[in-house]
Amino acid sequence: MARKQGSHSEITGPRVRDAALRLIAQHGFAAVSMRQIAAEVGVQAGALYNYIADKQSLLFELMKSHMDELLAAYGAESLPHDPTERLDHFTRFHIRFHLPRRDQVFVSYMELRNLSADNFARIEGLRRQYENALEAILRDGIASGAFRVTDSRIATRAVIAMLTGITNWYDPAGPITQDQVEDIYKEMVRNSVAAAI
Amino acid sequence: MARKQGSHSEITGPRVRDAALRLIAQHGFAAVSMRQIAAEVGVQAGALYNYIADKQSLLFELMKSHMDELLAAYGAESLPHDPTERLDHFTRFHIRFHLPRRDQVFVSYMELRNLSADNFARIEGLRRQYENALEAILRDGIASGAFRVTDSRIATRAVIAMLTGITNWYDPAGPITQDQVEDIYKEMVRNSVAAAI
DNA sequence: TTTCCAAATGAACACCCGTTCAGTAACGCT
DNA sequence: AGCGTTACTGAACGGGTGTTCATTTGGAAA
Repeated sequence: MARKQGSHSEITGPRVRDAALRLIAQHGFAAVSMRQIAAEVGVQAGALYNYIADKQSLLFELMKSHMDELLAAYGAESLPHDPTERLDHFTRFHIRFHLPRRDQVFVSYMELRNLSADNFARIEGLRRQYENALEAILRDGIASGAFRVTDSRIATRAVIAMLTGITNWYDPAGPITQDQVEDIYKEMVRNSVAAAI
Repeated sequence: MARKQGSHSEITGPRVRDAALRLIAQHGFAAVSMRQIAAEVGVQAGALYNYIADKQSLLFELMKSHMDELLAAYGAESLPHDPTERLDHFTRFHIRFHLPRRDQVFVSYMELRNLSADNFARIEGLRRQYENALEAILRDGIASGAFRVTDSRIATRAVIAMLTGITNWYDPAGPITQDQVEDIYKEMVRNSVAAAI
């Protein structure tokens, strides 16, 4: 037996990445074997190597493409000029982008230590780029007097930790809509950095 | 060869847990082998089973004892009555407890998915207990008019995510002292839930 | 000094790991 | 219809996995 009916590279490739993402998010990178991924795709383990160089590259590409999509998506947004509005917009954007991507978020935040040193540095660079976008908002708001924070870098991390934490508990089937989550966090984020009135 | 000079159960036991904690925090539970842990302790893999039932129990006990210590430590604190002061106190306590325990925090937040269903439920119960302590503060503050949040449970999670995120970037050898971190976060946490003035 | 036992060893168990590769079947193209 | 390419199989590679257990040792108690 060799190639099955109607199977093509353009179909199997993405299926490999999808299965890997779901399994890694669920069990962790080290706990998932190539044979498990292959079984999920309906293929033998050896066939995976038509689509990936090795297991490490697979993980890196999953994380890289997540960060690329994130940066591209934010880059495509048209940003309000006013710092407070821009912060509100960032909060909404972050939630809207991340909530439907639970598996990507899980993998991207939990599997950093399984990246090789080189790959880690590249992912970290992309993450830094995204953080810089938020930090620029905070700096503008500080300059305009709208915000008051002691350290813009720390505030950036605090806000992102707060927002990204949502993926750990939010249940799309639960009683709270995504819009409500956005409104609630918009308020809390804004208050956390706003200058006292 | 069997027992080495001067080695005793009361010494080896904790050394096993210490080595396991450090290695698991660094590489992840699934990526660390019993032989690696044993090598770190200076012992053969079989000897570990004098101190642990199996690998799963080892992980569970590491996480359980972290949560037990956390709850005991918070229980031993004397809490201010005023909600705002109690929230400030919580922020300081959380940072002081968690910052010197990087490995425990890493393991406790990243390896939940490697727990068996039973063990997961028990750890989750303990975590919930801790979250309830914060939620009680927020509820009191809402009742007194000091805080204004839409959903006390969500605010609880937001605050804890914000605070626990510190362990991901804080460098004890860096320029920022732990006291400064406490002050900065005390302010941000308070603002994030405070009623507008 | 002898006895006894806790605390280790080291080999073995059955199995799983990532990765490679010769062989083969199904497809698109001529 | 025949050919070449693509996509896959299945076996094999060397090595690692968690766990068990008979055996051996060091040290304390008698």
